[in-house]
Amino acid sequence: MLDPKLVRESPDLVRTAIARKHLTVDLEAVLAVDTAWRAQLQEVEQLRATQKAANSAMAALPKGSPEFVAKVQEMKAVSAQVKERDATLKVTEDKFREAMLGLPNLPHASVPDGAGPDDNVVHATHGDVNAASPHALPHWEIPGFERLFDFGRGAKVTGAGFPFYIGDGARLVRALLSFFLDEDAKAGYVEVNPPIFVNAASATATGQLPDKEGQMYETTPDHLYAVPTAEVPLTNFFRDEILEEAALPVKRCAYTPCFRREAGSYGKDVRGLNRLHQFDKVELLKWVHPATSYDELEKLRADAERLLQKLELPYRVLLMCGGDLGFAQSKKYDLEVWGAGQKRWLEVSSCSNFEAFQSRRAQIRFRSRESGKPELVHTLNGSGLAVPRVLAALLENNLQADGRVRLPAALVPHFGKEYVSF
RNA sequence: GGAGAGGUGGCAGAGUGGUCGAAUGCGCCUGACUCGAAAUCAGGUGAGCCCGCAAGGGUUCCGGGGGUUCGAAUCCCUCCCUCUCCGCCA
Repeated sequence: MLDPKLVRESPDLVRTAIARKHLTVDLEAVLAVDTAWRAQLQEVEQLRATQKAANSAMAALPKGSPEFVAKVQEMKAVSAQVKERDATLKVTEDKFREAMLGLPNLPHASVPDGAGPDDNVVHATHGDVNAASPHALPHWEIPGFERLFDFGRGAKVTGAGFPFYIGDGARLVRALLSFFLDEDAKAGYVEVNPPIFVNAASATATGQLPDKEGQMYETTPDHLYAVPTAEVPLTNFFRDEILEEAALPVKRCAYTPCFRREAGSYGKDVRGLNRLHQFDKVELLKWVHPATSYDELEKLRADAERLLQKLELPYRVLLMCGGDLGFAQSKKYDLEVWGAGQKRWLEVSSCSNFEAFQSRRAQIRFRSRESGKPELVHTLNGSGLAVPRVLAALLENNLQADGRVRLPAALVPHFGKEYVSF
């Protein structure tokens, strides 16, 4: 959510931001609701002031006295009026909130212009894509793939997109998670093991609700939501709290399975491990002082990149353009790993600065040393990393002539051996 | 899952229909005292929103929501959570 004062006082800024994100929002309607809301609020508050004054006066009067009785009669009318106007106000307030929630976050000045994915800027490329294994295959075509990653039985037991990981497949998942968490801990992120179901209030604070409920799995009869990412429980950890400035930046990481219903499917994008309804991911989260959030974004990106470097995987960093930025982000980098078999870039991390967009909605603040007053923190998050696509890239890029997969040195201690056999 | 108790400011803890954003204590901040500190004394010390250039004014918030009433922290309904005991259980 944006600062209502900013919208009110600098609507042109917001208009420009909406245009840069290539979204269409009726800002005039938002401003009109705002004006109406404030007028109604003032009216109700004035009536309440009348009530309170009468209250104090009545407290000093003898209960049964004629003055008292007269006052009661008089205030009955005011009371009825308050009730009526307050009901109207609440309706307007809901509209106002809804309108505010419909406004996207402002892109940062350093975000390039562009309409969509084709306009993203390649910020950096690491590793040699052309030096890929001559034996590379799309991972789902590797002989014996289904023995380690059983999609058929997963579909029988649960549904498409819920594979079983078996033997070295399961062991690889565990090794990657262990590697990620250990590395993230070294970078100063405190490991958290959060709940993987969240309530509606939490899903609302991070923006999954009210618009995207179709993308989450919901439980009955308790109406909890299976987390689409650890970002949701992690960000909500400090919801409605005021942190000490000295505690910032707070850095945490969490592994959770992630559950996504993903309404549409996109042909070859969904083959093999590329796109699943359930997958494993380690998420990095930071709560930072507003003055430092863009430095912190660069550090966050570096922390995620280091993981790919240690895994010796070729990857590139995309700086997302305005049109591909996403609703809530001010600035975002995507990390894409090279799948030598598919000959495609696979997104494995998305590192974003949300500025105060999430923290305003979630009311996460810190007490400013300077002013002594609470201020909103900036929140950042990024994957560190998503397992299945990293796994896919490892399998494809490191496939040997003998059909085995050789693992990078960094992973060997976690996996316990150097080769994966199918 | 069953029975009981309870949710009040940073913490502890009063308040059971009116002048209560809320006593008191602790904590914290400022000042006095001191070479400095402790102790002591005095004062201050919640968050949000609206109006206002500001000074300031108004209003909301006592777990959430709804109701009764001229008026609710206080009465009623409902949901959530915590604690104690019992049951079940990885």
